[in-house]
Amino acid sequence: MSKNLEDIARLAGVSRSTVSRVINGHPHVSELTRRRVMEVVKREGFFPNPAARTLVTQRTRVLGFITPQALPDVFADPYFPALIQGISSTANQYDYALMLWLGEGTEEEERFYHRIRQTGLIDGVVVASVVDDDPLIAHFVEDRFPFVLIGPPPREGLNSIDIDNRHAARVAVEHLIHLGYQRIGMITGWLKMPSARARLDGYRDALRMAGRSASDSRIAEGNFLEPSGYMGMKMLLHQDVDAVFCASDTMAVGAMRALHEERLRVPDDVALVGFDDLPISAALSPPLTTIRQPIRRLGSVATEALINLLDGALATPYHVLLPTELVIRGSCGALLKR
Amino acid sequence: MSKNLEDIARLAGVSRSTVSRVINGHPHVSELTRRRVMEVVKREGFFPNPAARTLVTQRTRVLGFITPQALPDVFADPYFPALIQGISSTANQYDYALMLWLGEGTEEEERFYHRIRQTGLIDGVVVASVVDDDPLIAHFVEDRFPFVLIGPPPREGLNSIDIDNRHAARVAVEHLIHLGYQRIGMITGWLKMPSARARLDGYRDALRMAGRSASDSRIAEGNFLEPSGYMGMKMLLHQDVDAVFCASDTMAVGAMRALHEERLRVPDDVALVGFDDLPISAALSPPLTTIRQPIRRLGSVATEALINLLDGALATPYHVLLPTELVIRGSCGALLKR
DNA sequence: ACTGATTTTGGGAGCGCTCCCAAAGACAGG
DNA sequence: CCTGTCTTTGGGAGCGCTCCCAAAATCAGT
Repeated sequence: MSKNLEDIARLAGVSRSTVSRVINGHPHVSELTRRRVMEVVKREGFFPNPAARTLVTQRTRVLGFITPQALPDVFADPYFPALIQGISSTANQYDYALMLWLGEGTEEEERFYHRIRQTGLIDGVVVASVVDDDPLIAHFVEDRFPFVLIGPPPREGLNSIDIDNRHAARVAVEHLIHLGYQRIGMITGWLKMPSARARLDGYRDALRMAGRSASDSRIAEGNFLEPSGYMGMKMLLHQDVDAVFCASDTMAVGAMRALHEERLRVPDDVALVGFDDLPISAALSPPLTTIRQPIRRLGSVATEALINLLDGALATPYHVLLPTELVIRGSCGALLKR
Repeated sequence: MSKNLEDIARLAGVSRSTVSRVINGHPHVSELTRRRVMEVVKREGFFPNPAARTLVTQRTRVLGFITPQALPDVFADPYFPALIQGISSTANQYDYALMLWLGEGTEEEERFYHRIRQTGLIDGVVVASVVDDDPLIAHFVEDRFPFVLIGPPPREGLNSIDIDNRHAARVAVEHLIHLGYQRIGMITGWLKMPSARARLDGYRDALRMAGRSASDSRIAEGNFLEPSGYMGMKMLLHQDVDAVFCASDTMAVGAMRALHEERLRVPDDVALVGFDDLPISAALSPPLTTIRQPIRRLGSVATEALINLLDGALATPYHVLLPTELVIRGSCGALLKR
């Protein structure tokens, strides 16, 4: 069907090897033949067969993106499209293709792992949303399979790209403290995930540094999703909070729903700060004060790091913390108090 | 590094060919040798090299998912994670891997197309969010490259999975008519996309069938995204509408924001109906009345169809319309009037 | 025991590429 | 003109698999 190297060689009046050299940009090809070959290649629309290439080079030029915990609800978060876009566009930019693996529980992980480790499907992988002791990570480490994490690394010595969750959370809570709120609660993320714990730590840091006792009674454990924000807020209302820090914007939406239902006003009765700065957050009423994290960039930087890793050009372990930003809108009350 | 067929053959005391037959489930292998070989395969954790396989079979067992118009904002819609999940889980189920290509404008399309058509990267592709005269589609058709569309097919004879956009939109608008609204407006999607036009047609159908003139002055052209919902609503307020049908929930969120800003109440001053039934829609205040479409299933069914197509087991052209459902919540006023 | 049909097994060829090595050509310098 | 060096080119081997064909083994039926 499609032409192969030999065909192109014949058409250009040279040998297979020469065509290969031209295509791969190797030296030691005279300018004349190079041009002649390139012309035929272009005219015939020739592309080297990736499978044949892979068979000999042991490289696929395909990257993977894995989310072990892409449970239906978790993955519905607009966080992921942004992340995927960052990864995809960077991969394309470097002429890599992108393969996707959405895990839906541990049983599936083992299958992923097997399909991935068999040399020849992908060269390396970007991993997001890992939980503690994810067996996938252990496997990759053991097999020395190249990977980069997005999020806090669950152990030492791994390559990771992240934001400083703890610091960002502290900034968010300090903002509430400075505004004068006295009984600040928190709705946490899914505490099996390191990022959720880091945000909780940041909340405690802020209270401690302000000389307040961080009573655990004002902490509601959530799971990053809307319903858990709703439930968490319902719970916290019994604790008489006057402000709540939510570990995700999605939960803040749920919290807002609970407050509306109780006919409580935001921020007058309860102030709210979220985390993520999703597109909808600015459109809520009131607009949500939140921590903006550069989701697309997280994906981009991770992908770039992975590609460098594959090229042996990454000093490992590699760690990057991308900056976050407190975005002040209506839900924290700062705009009213001015 | 990793073992190959020959190694396994040696360990099992048989020939390469026999191992190949066992692995591929071919007949004419005695039960005894089959068991012996399987044992060695399992013990050694052997997987056949996909590149080598592809080289001879011309099949990759990889599927592609393409969104030519994955512009940063468009793709941020929670619609896509759901779609991708449906595709991904079905692909996994049939033991296919999934490759992702997010287009960001036509310039990139050509590159995609070239990377894809070179035999050996993927076997077929699921395409979503095409615009009219998408050159990608033309290329695929010309090359007889297997693909299945999600959404309305831009021309005859293509395989597609979709919902009945026109009918669903009519149902939504008829609902508003029955509730007694007199000046029903619409905020449309991006009219370059066939689905957006179909929804507009449905809106007109409903008005016409109710004997009303569908004045175009009550139609605001949007692009499916939040800001265009906001803008659209601002515009429609000058037309004195008492109800608005939005072609996406995301735009309904924008519309709601505009109404809040004008201190108008939903549904008392202006009733609202959306389209999609995103997770957040139930959490808005008031909760959004909307058309629910089975997004995950759309992805699943398309993937299944594609796999059948690859197996030559699909009667083409193949068309499926999945059912939609009017979900009545607070924003249309139906719950108040009871 | 011998023949022929049938089941089971082994080995060669080849998929399309890269890489290595050797051959050929170009070019100085004596 | 010949030799040695350097650049450019060609062809063989081999990556790991599947598929085809032929050889070997098994099994009936005389």
